[in-house]
Amino acid sequence: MTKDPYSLSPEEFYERGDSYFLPHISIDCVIFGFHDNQLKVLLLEWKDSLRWSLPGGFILKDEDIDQAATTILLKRTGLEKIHLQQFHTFGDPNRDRKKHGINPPKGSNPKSWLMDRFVTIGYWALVEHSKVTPTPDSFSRSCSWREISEVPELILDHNLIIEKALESLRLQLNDFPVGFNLLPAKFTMPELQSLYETILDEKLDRRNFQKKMLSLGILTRLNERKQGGAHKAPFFYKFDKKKYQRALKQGLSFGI
Amino acid sequence: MTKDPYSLSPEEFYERGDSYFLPHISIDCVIFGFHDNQLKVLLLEWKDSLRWSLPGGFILKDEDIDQAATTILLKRTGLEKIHLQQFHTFGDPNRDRKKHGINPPKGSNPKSWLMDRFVTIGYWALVEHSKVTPTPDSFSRSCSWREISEVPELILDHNLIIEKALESLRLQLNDFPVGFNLLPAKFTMPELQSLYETILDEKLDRRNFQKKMLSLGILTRLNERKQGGAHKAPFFYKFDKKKYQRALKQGLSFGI
DNA sequence: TTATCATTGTGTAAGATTAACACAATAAAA
DNA sequence: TTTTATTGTGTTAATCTTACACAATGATAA
Repeated sequence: MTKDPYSLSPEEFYERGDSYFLPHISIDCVIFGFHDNQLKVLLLEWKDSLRWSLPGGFILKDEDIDQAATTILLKRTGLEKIHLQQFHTFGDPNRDRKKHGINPPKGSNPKSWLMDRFVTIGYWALVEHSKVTPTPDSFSRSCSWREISEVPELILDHNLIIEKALESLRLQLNDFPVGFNLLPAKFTMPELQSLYETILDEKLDRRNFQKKMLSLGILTRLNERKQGGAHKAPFFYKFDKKKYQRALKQGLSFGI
Repeated sequence: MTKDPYSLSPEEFYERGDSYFLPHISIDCVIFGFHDNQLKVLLLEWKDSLRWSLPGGFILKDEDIDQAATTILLKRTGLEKIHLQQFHTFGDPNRDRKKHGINPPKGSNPKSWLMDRFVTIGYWALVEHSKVTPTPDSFSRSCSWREISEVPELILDHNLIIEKALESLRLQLNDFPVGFNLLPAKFTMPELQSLYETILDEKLDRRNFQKKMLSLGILTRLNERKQGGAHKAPFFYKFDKKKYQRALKQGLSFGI
C-alpha cells in the first residue's frame, strides 16, 4: 500500500490497483495538437499491438479528478500547466473490457477490478505539438499523433469520446480563443486561419478573418516576417495575454 | 440481491446498497421550474430536518447513467420523457459525508459504502412547474420548490452544483430554445420574456424580444387572449414542435 | 535581369442584424 | 367616462457581417 501506485507493473496493477484507485471510474484524455495544417490527437498502441486507445488513467482514492487528468496529460506529453477541459462523462453499462473481448495479460487475474464496468470522465486539452514528448504507458508500446480524420478503430467507445470532444471544442471556440494554445508563441495569420478552418471544418474568408482577429485586440504583430514560403512573407503575430485579460473584462465575442 | 433496490429501507440501503449500485459514484439533479415569475429548484429536506440537498441517487451496476438520472427525475417529480442535460462531473476528494460531519442514521453501519468519497455526475432538467408532484425519497421528509436566489445552505458541494447548472443552462439557452420546457403549453409573450429575463438575469427590450421570438418561426399565436390581468389582454402562444424541427434544419440562432 | 504567379496587406460597399425608440389600441380600475 | 399601465406594431439609426477589389511582395520561371 505504500508503493508508488504509478510504478506498479501491469500485472500488479491488474491484481491490486484497486487498493490505490477508485473502482469503476476512469479518465480519458483527448489531447489535440496541430501540425502540418492538420488537427491531430495523441493515441496509444497497446502492447498486444492490435488495439489503439486514448491516453487514460484512474483516480487515486484521495485525489481530485482534475488533478488525475493533469497527471495523465503530464505523463503522456511531459507538459504541465495546460488547461484541461472536462467535457462529458460516459456511462454506457457496456463500457466493460470483458464485454468488448479485451482480456487481461496472460498470467494476471481474470477477475481483476479492471475488467469491471467503468464510467469514464472525458477531458480534452490543446497542446503545442512541438513541445510534446509522446510517451507510452506501461500497457502500451507506442504513443503517437494521428490525424483526426485518420483515427483507427479504438477500444470501447473511445471513437465516440473523440467525436464528443471535438464537438465540445467547437462550441468553446466560439466563446474563448482557445485555438491559440495549439500554436507556437509566434505564428502567422494564415496559420491561425488554417487552424480555425481545420477545427470548424469550413473555409473562412481570409480578409474578414484577419479583420475579426485583429479587432479582438488580443494579438500583437511582430516586426518580423515568416521567410521561406514561396510567396509574399506574412507577418508573425503573438497572442498577448495581458490584452486578452483586459478584453475578457469587456466581454468580447470570439465567434467566427 | 433479488429484492428491488429501490424498496430498501434506509438502514438496508446503508448496509448493502453497494450490492446493487456502483460505489463512489452518484448522480445529482438540478430540477428547474418557473412559477410566479421566479426560477425555482426542487430540494429535499432531510429527515433529521437540519439539512437540505439536491435530489440525487445512484447507478445500478448494469444501468446507463442517463437512465439512472431519468429514474431520479421520475421518482421526485412523477415526470417522464423530460430531457436531462448532463453538465459536469464533480470530483473534489472531499465529497465525503464523513468529512462534512454527516452521520449515518442511528443503528446503521458507520462504515457504510455511503460514507465513502463520491464522484457525482450533475444533470439539470427543465420541467413545467404545475405538472410536478414533489415527492421526497426515503431519507427525506419533504420535497419542495425553492426560489433560486433563496436556496439555503446545502450538503456537500450542492450549492456549487446549482451554480454550475445555471451557468450551463444560460449557455444552452443561446443555442436552443430550452426555456419553453419551463412553461405550460399556452403562454403569453410577457411570460416568455420574463422567463428569459429571469434565467439570464438581465432586462430585455419588450419589442425587440417579441420580434426575435416570432422571427424564429417556432411559435403559433392562438386566437385567444389571457384575461384577468389589470390591463390589455395579451395573446396566448404555443411552441410549435413541427415548426421547430423545420427551423433546426435551417440552423437558427436562438441567441437573445 | 525581368516577367510571372500565388499569396499577403489593406480597404470599401452592400446586406443583414441588433438596438433604441414612438405611438395607437385595450382592459381594468378610478 | 376618464385614467392608467400594459400590449401590438411599427420605424430608424447603429452595428456587425459578408462579399469582393486591388496593390505589394517574394520566390520562381523565362
